[in-house]
Amino acid sequence: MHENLLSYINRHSPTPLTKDEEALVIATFQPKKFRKKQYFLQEGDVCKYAGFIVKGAMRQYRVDEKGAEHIVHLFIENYWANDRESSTMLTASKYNIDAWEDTEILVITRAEMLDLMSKIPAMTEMIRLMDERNAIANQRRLNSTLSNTAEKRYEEFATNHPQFIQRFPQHLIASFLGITKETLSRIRKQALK
Amino acid sequence: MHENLLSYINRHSPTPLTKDEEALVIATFQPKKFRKKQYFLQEGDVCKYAGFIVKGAMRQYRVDEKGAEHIVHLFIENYWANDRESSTMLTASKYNIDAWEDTEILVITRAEMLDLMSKIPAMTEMIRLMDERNAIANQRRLNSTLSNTAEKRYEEFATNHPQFIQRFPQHLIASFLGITKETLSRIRKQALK
DNA sequence: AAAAACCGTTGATATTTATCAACGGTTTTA
DNA sequence: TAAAACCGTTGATAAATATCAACGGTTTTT
Repeated sequence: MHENLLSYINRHSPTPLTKDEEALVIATFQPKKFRKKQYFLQEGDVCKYAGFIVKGAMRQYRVDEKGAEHIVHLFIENYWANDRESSTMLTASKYNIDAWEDTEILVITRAEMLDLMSKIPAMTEMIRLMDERNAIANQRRLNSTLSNTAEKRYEEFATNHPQFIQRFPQHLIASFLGITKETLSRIRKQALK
Repeated sequence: MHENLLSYINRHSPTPLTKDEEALVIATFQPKKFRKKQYFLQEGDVCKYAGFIVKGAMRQYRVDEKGAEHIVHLFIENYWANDRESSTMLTASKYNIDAWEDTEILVITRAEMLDLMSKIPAMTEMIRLMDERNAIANQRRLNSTLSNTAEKRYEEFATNHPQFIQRFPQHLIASFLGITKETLSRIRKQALK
């Protein structure tokens, strides 16, 4: 169950985990299962857990005043599900995170994570690297959103994240890209020619 | 010259700097001046420096295939100018950063920063906190971009960042929000009623 | 002091994207 | 296995935003 996580940590830090550290990681991360459609986080709650996805797929979204959903993140294996704003500021989350498929996930509280980081240098390294990548990815996404047309954004996304295209239905991809499902459908039709 | 930076660091870390640490910070950050329009970073170069702005204003932008500029960040006093992707991955930057006003800035290389972080815990804390805030701010900006109309985005921006509205001309604000200057002009006219 | 560059605005028009409604083919649920 | 929910598509139309061109008033440069 924890192998994916251990190898993820080792892949993202210069110093491999010792056996003791591995044991501590395993003891701290708690395995949970979420059935399809089950909430990992609901709007209004404080996000108490970060979750490392071992198997399955989740989505994070916001519901606007008119009741429309806006996908902000899609997660699959080896991704972290979390509302960072809520969990670090301890404020009510504006987002929902739920399971799109039946999902196995390893959860950890913020306090536990800070404790692990103080005890395991590799953990701190990993978090730093993750943050770095995340910052870069967000910057790219923002750019793409601000200065490309819907068509180009879809192209970019499809070439950079083919796994997501296969895994999630089109209307979720459309929402993630900030366009309607109808527009995406038409873009794809165009692209075939 | 360095007071702003020292107080910034102390404001963003739980443990205040010791006198020795202060001296080290002052010795490491190098003061530079940039005249209006002067480049801090040019597209194609690797971003070697991060800069803490002591006085003045800068902008970061991308030039697309058609030669149009897209503002991705605006910086004023107490902001950090940097292309994170380029400076951490050592890749050619896709961005330009230049001075919008005459600007005084304290620069540091990535290697120097890592060295400082290893010697000064408060520095590491500061960077972590900064990263955290940045991640949160980016998430918010992305959301706003994906799910709000241009009008609402401008409203949000104007209430959350009045300093920028006063400091930069409208066409830069428009570009930052991902809309044209004409559209922003019309939105503002509407809003007066 | 004249010329040039910059800035915000407005009008006319074109393009992009959203909205609304309907359909047939899945897949899931009861 | 029948009913319901879900999914992608298409058409008609509406709304949001971009583009192009021009203007007068600054401010900056020469």
